[in-house]
Amino acid sequence: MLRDWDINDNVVPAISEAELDEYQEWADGHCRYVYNPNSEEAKKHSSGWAMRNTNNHNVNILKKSCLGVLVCSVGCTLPNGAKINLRPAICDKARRKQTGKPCPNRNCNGRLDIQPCRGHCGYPVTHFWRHTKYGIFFQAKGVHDHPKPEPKNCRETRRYLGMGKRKNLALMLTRDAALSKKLKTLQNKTNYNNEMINCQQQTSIEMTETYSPTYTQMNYQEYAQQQQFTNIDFSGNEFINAEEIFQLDQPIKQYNNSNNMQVFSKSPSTVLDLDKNYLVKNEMTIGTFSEVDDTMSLTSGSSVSLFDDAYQFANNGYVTNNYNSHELNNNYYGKQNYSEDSSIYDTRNFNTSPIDQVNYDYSMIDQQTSYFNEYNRNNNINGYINYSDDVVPYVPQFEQCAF
DNA sequence: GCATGCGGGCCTC
DNA sequence: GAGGCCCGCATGC
Repeated sequence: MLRDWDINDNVVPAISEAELDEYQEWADGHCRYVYNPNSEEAKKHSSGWAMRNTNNHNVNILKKSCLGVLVCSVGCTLPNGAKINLRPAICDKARRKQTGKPCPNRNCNGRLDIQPCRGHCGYPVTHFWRHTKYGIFFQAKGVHDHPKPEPKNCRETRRYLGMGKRKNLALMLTRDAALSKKLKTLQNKTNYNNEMINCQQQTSIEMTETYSPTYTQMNYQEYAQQQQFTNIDFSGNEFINAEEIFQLDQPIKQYNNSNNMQVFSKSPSTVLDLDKNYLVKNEMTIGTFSEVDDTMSLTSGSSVSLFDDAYQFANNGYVTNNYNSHELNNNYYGKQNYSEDSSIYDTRNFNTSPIDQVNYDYSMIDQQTSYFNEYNRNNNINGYINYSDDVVPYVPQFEQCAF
């Protein structure tokens, strides 16, 4: 922006293409920009801040004022140190529904409350948009005195990820533990066939007996101990550590290969395919989840959220966390990257969509599968590599279990 | 159902 | 009159 102008000028200056600015999602402070008339973000007058339309009685200038941010009434802190900073709904009716809802942090008894923006002489920060043939003029007045709300795409991302119902977590734990037992069984190659049969039968019984609607991680732990669920010993390294599965609030330990390279965690190399309702090898890519919890949106009428399952935490800044904890950062640009130096986690930004970030996570998980398969090949353990039903006879018939 | 834009109306300074 | 805000309505996704 090279020229001096004000959004309320009768005539704004002609702007050459070279003077156009890059779109600023989080424009803050008293600033002015001229965007390309073809900029989709500018044409939509979008902003990272939650801005609502305000009538300024000037049909040529669109004015918007900031709605602030939804915060926890008691100011709770999430396990990763982040605060609750949710995006207020633009629609008044929807926003009223948001306020007063229980804090999405399951460990907090607070309520969601609007922290209004007072960054412009006690009034909300205002944005002005004006369209000319040269460009889209933007002017902001005031400095936001509150944290950034979650980005617009966050809710869509959650829906896409399908993270939510704790029932699914319990289901996953049950099935993963069942598979763990299978793997241990299959280590005994001399009794392979007999063990396979016993394994299938026992798994069906166990899974039927343990499931209940009030299933919790704790009672599963107790059950596992009662049933003497043991970890698999893979050359001194426990390949599947049940405690790490059950205590997902804690970061999963790192695994070091022979080159002391930090390559992946020791978490199971299986995931729950929600479409197929059974465990599959970690080669899945993001697709359609049949049991996506659409109620995770705080504007959709349910208090169920991604925080409930303790898999993810809201995070509005850079927080040093463990990559293998697979926490997803709800800041679009805040996801941490995996350092080329495997001993370090840096905070380079992902310049990709949240979905790409998740795919990145899955690509890393797939390394576990590769190592798993390599180990099996090296140890002449057959039957592990392909989990498809027609190739692997020992995969238990999970579909028979009534979940 | 919600985001968004428009515009009438009211209030305060 | 300017600025801020509330509200209702229409439209599109």
